[in-house]
Amino acid sequence: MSGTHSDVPSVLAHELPRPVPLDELAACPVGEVFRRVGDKWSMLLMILLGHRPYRFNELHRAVEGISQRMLTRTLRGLENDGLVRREVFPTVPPGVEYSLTPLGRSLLEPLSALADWAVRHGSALGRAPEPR
Amino acid sequence: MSGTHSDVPSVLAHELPRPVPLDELAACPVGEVFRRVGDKWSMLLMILLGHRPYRFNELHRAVEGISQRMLTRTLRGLENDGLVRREVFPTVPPGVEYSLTPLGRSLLEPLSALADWAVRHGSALGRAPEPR
DNA sequence: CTGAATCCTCTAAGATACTG
DNA sequence: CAGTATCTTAGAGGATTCAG
Repeated sequence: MSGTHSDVPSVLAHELPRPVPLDELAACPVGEVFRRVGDKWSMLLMILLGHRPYRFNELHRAVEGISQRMLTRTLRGLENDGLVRREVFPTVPPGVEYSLTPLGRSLLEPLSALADWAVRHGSALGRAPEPR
Repeated sequence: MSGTHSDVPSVLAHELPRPVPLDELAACPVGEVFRRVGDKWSMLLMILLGHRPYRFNELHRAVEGISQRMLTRTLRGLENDGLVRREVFPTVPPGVEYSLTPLGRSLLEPLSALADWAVRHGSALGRAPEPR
């Protein structure tokens, strides 16, 4: 990474005058983020957890539509990414509380910019892509 | 950014105190945007097209790793979403030029916020999720 | 209550090969 | 050059069942 810090924000401002050897683009950090939280449920859970900590079944009921399997897998993924923290309370019955890490909370901010855009221009995206 | 302090700005700041009937969450605009451009190639192409118009094979070479099929499908999707414009020049041989619509360009901005975050905190996401 | 383990389905995506 | 048409595979995601 060359430290060419133009005042225009971030990677998108780089000049890409020629065919890019993928070294630049595949390493595109936006892509990485999308790969992590771009799945069906991740950011949904993150938005929920952005408000307050939730317990497992609490999340299960809140999202209602997610399977237990995917809830577990998604939470594990977010935990491995350092976005979500998992805290176990050895009570009876056992309780597990999920919350956002500072990193996760920080991700919520740029995500809100995206949400903001979606609210304003989202209607233009309304039509689904034609099947087949 | 209407960044007040402890609260998350914009849409994400909605109160979600109770089990959400999915009417709220499924309609989550962030989710919709992710569904559209959250796939493997969309934002990659959008970033490229953010710099200049490209022709089909030009894109094919630039991304190098994408199949013709996916390039076509992704471009069609972006076109249907109103993010990319397709212009045909009836020359010999035929030339087709792809470029970003104003809507597409506007999406690039919040995307840059995300890229910005990724550049700063992306390293924390470095470790891949465990392979099963 | 919080998961893990199985099984199954459906779609995204790659590889070719063929056309206007 | 700019696609379309098939075929095939890998993985995401759901339903269900079992366990600590």
